[in-house]
Amino acid sequence: MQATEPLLRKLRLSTPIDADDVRAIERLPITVKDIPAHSIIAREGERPVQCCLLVEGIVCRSKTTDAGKRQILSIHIPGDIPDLQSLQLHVMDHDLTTLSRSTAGFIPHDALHALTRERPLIGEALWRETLIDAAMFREWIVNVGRRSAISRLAHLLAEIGRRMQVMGLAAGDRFELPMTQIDIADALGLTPVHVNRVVQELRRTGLLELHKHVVSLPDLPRLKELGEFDDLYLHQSEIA
Amino acid sequence: MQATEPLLRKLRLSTPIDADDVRAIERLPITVKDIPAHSIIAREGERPVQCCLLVEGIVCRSKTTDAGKRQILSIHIPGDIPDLQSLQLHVMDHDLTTLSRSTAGFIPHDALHALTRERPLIGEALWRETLIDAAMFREWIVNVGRRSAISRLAHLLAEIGRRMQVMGLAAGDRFELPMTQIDIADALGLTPVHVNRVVQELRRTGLLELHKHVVSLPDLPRLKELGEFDDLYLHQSEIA
DNA sequence: CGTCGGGTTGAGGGTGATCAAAGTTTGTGG
DNA sequence: CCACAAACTTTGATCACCCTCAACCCGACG
Repeated sequence: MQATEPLLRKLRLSTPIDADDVRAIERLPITVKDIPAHSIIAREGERPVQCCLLVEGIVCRSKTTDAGKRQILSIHIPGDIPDLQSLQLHVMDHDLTTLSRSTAGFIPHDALHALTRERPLIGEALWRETLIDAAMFREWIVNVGRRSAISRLAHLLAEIGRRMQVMGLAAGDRFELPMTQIDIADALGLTPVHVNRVVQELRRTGLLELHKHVVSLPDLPRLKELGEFDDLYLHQSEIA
Repeated sequence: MQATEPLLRKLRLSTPIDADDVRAIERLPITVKDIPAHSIIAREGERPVQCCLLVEGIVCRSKTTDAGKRQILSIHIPGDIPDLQSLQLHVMDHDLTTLSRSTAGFIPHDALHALTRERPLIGEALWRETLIDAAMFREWIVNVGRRSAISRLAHLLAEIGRRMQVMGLAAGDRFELPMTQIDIADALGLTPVHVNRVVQELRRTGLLELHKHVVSLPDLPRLKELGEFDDLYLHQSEIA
């Protein structure tokens, strides 16, 4: 698979990409690497000189408090460039870590700056991607700030499911989610013990099947309702 | 005061602005308005055709859950353009509301698009501002997700104080913060009752004076420590 | 002078944390 | 392919932080 394929798919959701754009993106000098699970791609305080285009696997952004508690800020799936902000913000203010074994393409900042200069519409498309990131952060704030544990989990699952589906990474109501319950706890601002209890509650009510990191959401409407999930904030149809 | 003055001050923090840039910005067609406290500037679901440059006062972005709970996502001070994302994301995914009587300049999207096209460096500077917004959202997630009530409040006060100071809106350790304890509760994901108790706790320990919406932070080092506040994420010196 | 929004105080309750331990799966090396 | 260790999941008991409900106070403002 071309490393740029998921990216192109994602950009096309929100931007009309023409043949020249595609060529310019495919001409980017990308270094593809396989990365083991639980590896740090970029660390808080670093000054990256490249961006990371996720091609396969799952990565997350996170911060760790002085007390040693981790908070996951976002989950990223293939097609995402989770450190795109480093093009304009020179110091990482959080960590970027793989959750599963992943494949990523690394693109030098130089090349991306040149791309945005030559093809301003791609520049705007990339800007838009970072703005959608910000929109997801906003919803994430609501999730940890104002929802009960069970709603938080329902919302997280609905969001990831929706994003997977749009990227063609879900088969029906089923997708792979290589996160441990510890990871989920860090995403939701809960403890792993309580996540476990909530997972069981969702299972018991027939809203979730979860086995060996494969998720299936048999009753999506009820799950979305429980998680108050409305995909408006994902801005998946920004054209026009 | 020129409506663009706080904006220019803010942009200069992160971008070298030349005389032509200043002229281009000052030539923007801006409609200045006074807005009463607790008025909605833009509502979730709307499709704005202009951006709001805050000149005086305090506004916030917020979402309201199905259960009617409000979560404040960010606090904005003069110089901010809190709906700058609407340039690229056409539908508002949250509300924008004044917390105090405010003065704002409204700038048509057309004019801003033209500006970013003619002066790409300003375009990048605006992109950068939205990325700093995103960085603040990330820290906000950590605040509501992983910190105790008292740390959350300490962090919020330290953040706003720092931003006020940089914009020349603080006199020493003192600044105006026209938020009720209800607003603060909605920012921190707490109830007003509990915010009140935590405010008193901060007062008792000599970390906070708060009277008639004037805040003073007599022991900033201890406050920052309590709130785990490190201003890295504000990216206030992005030059080079 | 009365009303209203906001601040303060108190009592009781519940969601989710903490602590601890047992069970299960995963991964690794022999 | 098995043995073992490590990581993760599950369960139970107890605890605490923060919520809920309710009442009262206070100052601003009509």
